[in-house]
Amino acid sequence: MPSSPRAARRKSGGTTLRDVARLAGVSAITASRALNTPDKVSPEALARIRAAVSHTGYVPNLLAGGLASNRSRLVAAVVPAIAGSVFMETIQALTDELASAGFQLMLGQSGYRDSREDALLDAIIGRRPDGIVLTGVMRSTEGRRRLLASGIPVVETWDLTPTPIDMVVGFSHEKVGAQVATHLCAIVTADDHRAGLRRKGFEARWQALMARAQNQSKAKRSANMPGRVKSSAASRTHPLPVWTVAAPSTLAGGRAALTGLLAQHPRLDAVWCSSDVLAHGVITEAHARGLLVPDKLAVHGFGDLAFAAHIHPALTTVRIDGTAIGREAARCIIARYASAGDAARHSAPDAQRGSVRDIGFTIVERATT
Amino acid sequence: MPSSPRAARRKSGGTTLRDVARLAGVSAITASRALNTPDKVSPEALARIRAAVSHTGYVPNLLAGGLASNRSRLVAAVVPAIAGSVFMETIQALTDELASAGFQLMLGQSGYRDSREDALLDAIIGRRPDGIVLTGVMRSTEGRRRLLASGIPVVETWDLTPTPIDMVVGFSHEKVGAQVATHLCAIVTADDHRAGLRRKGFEARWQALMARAQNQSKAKRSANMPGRVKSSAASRTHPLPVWTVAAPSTLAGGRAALTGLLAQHPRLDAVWCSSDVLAHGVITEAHARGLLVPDKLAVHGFGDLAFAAHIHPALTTVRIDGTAIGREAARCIIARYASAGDAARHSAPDAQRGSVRDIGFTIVERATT
DNA sequence: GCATACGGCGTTAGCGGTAACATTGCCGTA
DNA sequence: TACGGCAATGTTACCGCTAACGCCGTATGC
Repeated sequence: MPSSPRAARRKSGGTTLRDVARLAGVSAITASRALNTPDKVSPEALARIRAAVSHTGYVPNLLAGGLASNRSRLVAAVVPAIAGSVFMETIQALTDELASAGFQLMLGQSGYRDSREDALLDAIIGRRPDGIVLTGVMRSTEGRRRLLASGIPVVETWDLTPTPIDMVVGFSHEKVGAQVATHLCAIVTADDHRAGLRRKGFEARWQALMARAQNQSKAKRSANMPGRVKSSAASRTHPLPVWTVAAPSTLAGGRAALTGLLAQHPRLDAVWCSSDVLAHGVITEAHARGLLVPDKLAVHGFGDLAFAAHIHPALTTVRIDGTAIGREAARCIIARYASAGDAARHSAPDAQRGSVRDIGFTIVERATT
Repeated sequence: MPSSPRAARRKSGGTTLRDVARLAGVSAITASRALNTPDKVSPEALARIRAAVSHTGYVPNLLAGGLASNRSRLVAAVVPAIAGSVFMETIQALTDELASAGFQLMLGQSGYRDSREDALLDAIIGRRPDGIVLTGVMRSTEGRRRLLASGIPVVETWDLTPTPIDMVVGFSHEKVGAQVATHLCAIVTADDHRAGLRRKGFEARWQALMARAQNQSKAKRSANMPGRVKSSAASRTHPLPVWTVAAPSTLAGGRAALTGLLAQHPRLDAVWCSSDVLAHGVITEAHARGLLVPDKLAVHGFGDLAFAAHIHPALTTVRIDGTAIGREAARCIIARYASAGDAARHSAPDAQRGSVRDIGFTIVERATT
């Protein structure tokens, strides 16, 4: 019979559910139900519990709740970088949509190099989020394996991979490239994976167009090349001029790119940039050189960022509905929990697991082409 | 004597610390120490435990850990909006700095209206974060009271309030306004609190300058007004022309603002904008009207956003080191936990509680003034 | 030689909730 | 009247981890 039966563990000090329950004259579980499933509690008890809550300023400990219920009400999002990223709108929409369903967003930065990816995954999976949204990242097979093993719903966004970890919301970068290829004949691109896919689509289509052009009579050539393809490009069989800049894309990077491209290809007359920011840089540099846009140089961007419509001349670009991506990604996760309660999420129905949503893209023709 | 002694609670299924400990032939607590304080465990045990961890792919459940240790290793940041916000750099730096100290960032959006603030606070405080960083928000006294009551370290940023909740990292908006006021004579401002403070500082200084100018002889007037103050403004006693736009600031808002201001003040020749985005809009609109910048219209921005140096003509603006703010805010929180371990944080030493860091600002003179 | 200190590890008892089952009282119905 | 069903609430046993303390064996001091 120990006289000092071991010092009680220091409590965190705050009000707990038991305090509230005692005050309301009910058991802890009834108070719990009053907060989570109010319609399972009698109106009188509910009123007393609510009064006790507001009297004490009680805020439920979601760590404890998450541990007990195996639902953290937390969703993790991974972006390569936060500042100046195209994913902002997506994150914004994600946050909004998730908040209204009671989820909180946890943000992780993978960086443009894969170095910290492993530690980030530990930090994320360790918090047992109810969902993970990936934006333009997680190329490593090890990372994909760990995500899959964790059993957490995963949404990959901003791409349509043929082999998704779980769910995908995005668009085809190759199709974007292919469609833009009918207009232009040089590329400034960041060295990231998705920009590479767009370039691939562009090159494939471009080579096909070149071949077709050469098989036709010279008289018909101009009629066959829709839009703005300059004869100087169409008549050559040179490889596509490409200038690669290191991520992240900056305005200065775009200026340097045009300088570099012009040094190699003085007769350059049209450029597609992997980001509006780069395009802005290219236009700025063209201005500085007295090169008229679009008369002497056509410029095409990607992203339709806020400034694209308002710079002078207004930028022709590819519009991706980042808000729709974020919204849809959130709904994918929310749907997992809505359908058939808890059981559904580790063995999701076919309609959800492996689901792919193509949100498409739009080419916005403005004044730079 | 119940024959079926109550169904075992469904486990989450994953590997637990106990599994790892059993595999390594030690107790759970030793495995816990091996992961958290490796130098308190013998090298042999450590090796066996590490082997067991990598063999099982064990990822510690930080929800459980946080509950037991009262340390969530989570820091919450609140921003008014994510997309297109000046706080991006701050969030980026915050994430980076926190990640290297083992904290994860949780992002909350307060919105420009205070409606959801209460629910957001519940969501944040309920997760018992180890720190909360506020960027340009939380004006309600009720919210401030709740934060204070929670006992969580709070850092307010992007301002220097005279009555901080806890710690502050920022700069004086009034000083910014006062300094810019020596140059200019009209304002385009968003309707947010901090922009209002800058305007207040601007108006105070501007009125003082006006009064001084009128007390002096007309001959000396131009010599007394430093920089670019147009005589047309200096000779009047009209109230300061102000145009207010609703948050968030957009390029289109800036264009509309100039249109509106010119309608009221056709001889307007200098404008200060509460954001570079608005300034960009004003310049764009001026271009469209054939109004030369800076000859016919001087424009001054705020924020030194990425594009400011690269638009044409390059924008004169106020540079705030958002990265420094994020970094310092993170360090404030990290320091709370570094000093004297746990005990320190609810009764922080004077040097920390109530600490105010002024990171200042710089006026970057470019081509628009 | 014995008290003391300390490194390494284990036992116990929670942290603050919720899942699963148990209990109670009331109603409608055969 | 007996019984099934249902609504409201309670009891118990955890979720997975760590704080606090205890025990043991060896090194150290006097």
